[in-house]
Amino acid sequence: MSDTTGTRAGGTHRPTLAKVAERAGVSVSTASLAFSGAGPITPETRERVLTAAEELGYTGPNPLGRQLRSGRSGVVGVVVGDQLRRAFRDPVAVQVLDGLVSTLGENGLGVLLIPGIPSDDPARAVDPLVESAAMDVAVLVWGVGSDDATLAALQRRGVPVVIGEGREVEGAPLVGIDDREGTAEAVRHLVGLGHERVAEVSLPLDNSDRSGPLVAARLAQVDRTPTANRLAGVRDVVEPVASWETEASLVEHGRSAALALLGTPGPDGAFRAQDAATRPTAIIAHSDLLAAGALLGVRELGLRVPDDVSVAGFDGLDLPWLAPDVLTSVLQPLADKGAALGRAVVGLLAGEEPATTTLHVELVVGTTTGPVRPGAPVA
Amino acid sequence: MSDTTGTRAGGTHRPTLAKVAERAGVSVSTASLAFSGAGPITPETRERVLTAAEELGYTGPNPLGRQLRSGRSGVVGVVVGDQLRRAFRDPVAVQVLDGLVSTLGENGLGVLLIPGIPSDDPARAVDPLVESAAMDVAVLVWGVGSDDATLAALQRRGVPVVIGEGREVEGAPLVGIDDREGTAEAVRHLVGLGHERVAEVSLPLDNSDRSGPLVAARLAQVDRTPTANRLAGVRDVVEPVASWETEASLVEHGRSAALALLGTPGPDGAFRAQDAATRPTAIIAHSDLLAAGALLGVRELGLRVPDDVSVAGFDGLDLPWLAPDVLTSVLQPLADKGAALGRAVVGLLAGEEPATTTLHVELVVGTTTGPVRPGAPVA
DNA sequence: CGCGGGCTTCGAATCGATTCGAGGCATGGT
DNA sequence: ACCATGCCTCGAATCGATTCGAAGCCCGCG
Repeated sequence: MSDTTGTRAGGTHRPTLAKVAERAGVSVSTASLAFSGAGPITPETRERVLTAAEELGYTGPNPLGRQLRSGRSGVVGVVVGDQLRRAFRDPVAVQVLDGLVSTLGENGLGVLLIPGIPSDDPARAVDPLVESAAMDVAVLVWGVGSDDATLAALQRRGVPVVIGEGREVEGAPLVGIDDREGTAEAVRHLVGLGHERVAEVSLPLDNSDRSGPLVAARLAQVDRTPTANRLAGVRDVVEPVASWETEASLVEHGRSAALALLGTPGPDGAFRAQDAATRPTAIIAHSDLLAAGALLGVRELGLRVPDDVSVAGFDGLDLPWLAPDVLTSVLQPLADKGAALGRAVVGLLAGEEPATTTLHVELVVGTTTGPVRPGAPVA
Repeated sequence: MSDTTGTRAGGTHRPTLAKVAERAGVSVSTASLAFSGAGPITPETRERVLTAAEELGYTGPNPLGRQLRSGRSGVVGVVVGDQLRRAFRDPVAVQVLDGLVSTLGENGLGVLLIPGIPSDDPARAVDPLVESAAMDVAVLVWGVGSDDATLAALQRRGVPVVIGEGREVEGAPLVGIDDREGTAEAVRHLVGLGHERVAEVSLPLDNSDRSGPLVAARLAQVDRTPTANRLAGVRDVVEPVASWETEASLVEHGRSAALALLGTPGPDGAFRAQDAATRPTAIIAHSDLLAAGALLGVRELGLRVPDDVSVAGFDGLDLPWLAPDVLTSVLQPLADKGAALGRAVVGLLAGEEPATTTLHVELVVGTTTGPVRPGAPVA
């Protein structure tokens, strides 16, 4: 227990600035100046300090001391969904995070990963890191619901918060995209091609892990802003003939959705395509991963894209394994979104007033949408 | 600039433990005890402190002070490849990270994401975080090459290091898997099925982003341990008739590899299958993502799996979008690997001697490998 | 020769909490 | 009635660095 004085596992005593100063024959303050570069100092003095440091094996000021003094840790907590495994299976999240990390990095800030739900004790409402980790700001990006325990805990602690893709929070900058208008544009594209029976594959409405047909009553329970906006965007243009709620934005759920929306289960469990006269001719999915899954499902039903069914997504991901198809999708600037979040963090730390940023999206037409072909033969 | 005294952007002065103690009429040490729970304290005293804290809006001890005192930040730096976008496109990395975060979380440690290459200035050799962020240990997981600037910088700083899937480093615990034996087992499975012309799709040999036919001379230049072991594992059983080096473990590169290994480019740029008499009948890919891509490529050439070509991978990923195929693969315990890394970190902090952990893998046969069918007709 | 001005360097306070040994007070035993 | 024993609480040192105002020194100018 005599370990408190600086003995480390390796047995190395870590020298301090004071020791360096002593050896160099200068005061601690001067030694500090030699390292920080702030303030006037003679080249010789600096050299002397640096030499002493080298001799002692001192490799620079201990960040902990600096942090205490400055009152800042240089760390930004980023709250990711329940499990990383899940959150990061979605390239959308990864790309946003990438933009965020890189923008914060340019400002000398690091990203601390924080599970939205504690990894150790499922009974606790929030991860211990949320309660006690040092961070200058926290970023909540995915699925900030109406009553978010993590958000509440952070606010109680007084940690400034930045919200991405969620509801407005008092005093917190918000970064979002044109979900509604983008979705509407995609649907208008479908309608413009002559599609009248449009089916929808929806993002999760909340954290309930529910999936299945999405009925009107359920629509009132949406608790995620992007989902709400995309649902609204669809309905701005057309009332979908059918809608399917998924439990996560993943390929397999898009596939199941498509099978359910366009097929009927046979006695052997396999799905067969519904009657061409009544089945939907187009699918609008709230995300590209869902759309990709839907496309696989459509192919599995023996239907052709886009001759029998058109499929459109949202995100603008690069999905080379869908080749030779290229998804029609609403391109959102993912890295920019991360960068905008990063700028919001930096602004907050600089004392700027929190502002709302809305990024724009753009419809990119691929090969998966086309005009209705009523009589097209099925291969 | 009078901001140093505690004024925040919001204008909130943050109370300190001293203020709380003063208001509660106790000493600072007693107040500390009330929060930390260590040491004996009368319930009434604690209550009084807690009340005072509440009145002042004090939400618990400042982590920065605690960290300085304890000499520990509770932060573990995890060095991920150049860009997150790239590193995390591979589910393998994500799952390992998930296991790591969760094990560290159970021990009160947080994960700081560190780009392996600086995000701001390509000229610098390492990210500023590597040089100056507070961390108790650093974990290097992917692609620790022979001369790694990041590793060197961390060692210079005296930050203890844990290595995952890389070369042995003096004083650093190492966590790896049975790459060689696992790969060999997969190849034995293929050979056991009667395959004689086995082609290989290799992981990157180094950070060079090279791709193309892998010739003997190049083999000598391998600078990544897992790749080296998997290459060796293949050759323990059979000399591949052809080998293809990829630039990253991604689906699209697996596809290109398969097209190159099994096809020939036609005049229009499209690939056609090579002559059945001489083309490889099996593909061993160093990763499941590569294998999945290869499978797509094989399908694209109009060949059937496994009748015309068998495909085996490595990792044991769940790839539902390959349906109805299920990849034959070598299952490695990804979350366990993360957990093992986490335990290595905790052990290091506890002063234990660094040890090497090797996790075991298991061949899981799916639907993508089968016996050679010389005369099988091509659909 | 004396004094003012400009640089560098120094001292000491400060950031916020933890921790250890000492001291105080009350209780119980003899 | 006195002393020993415990249980709480308190003071003060400590972690490692930054920073600001003051002090020292040297030089040049009057």
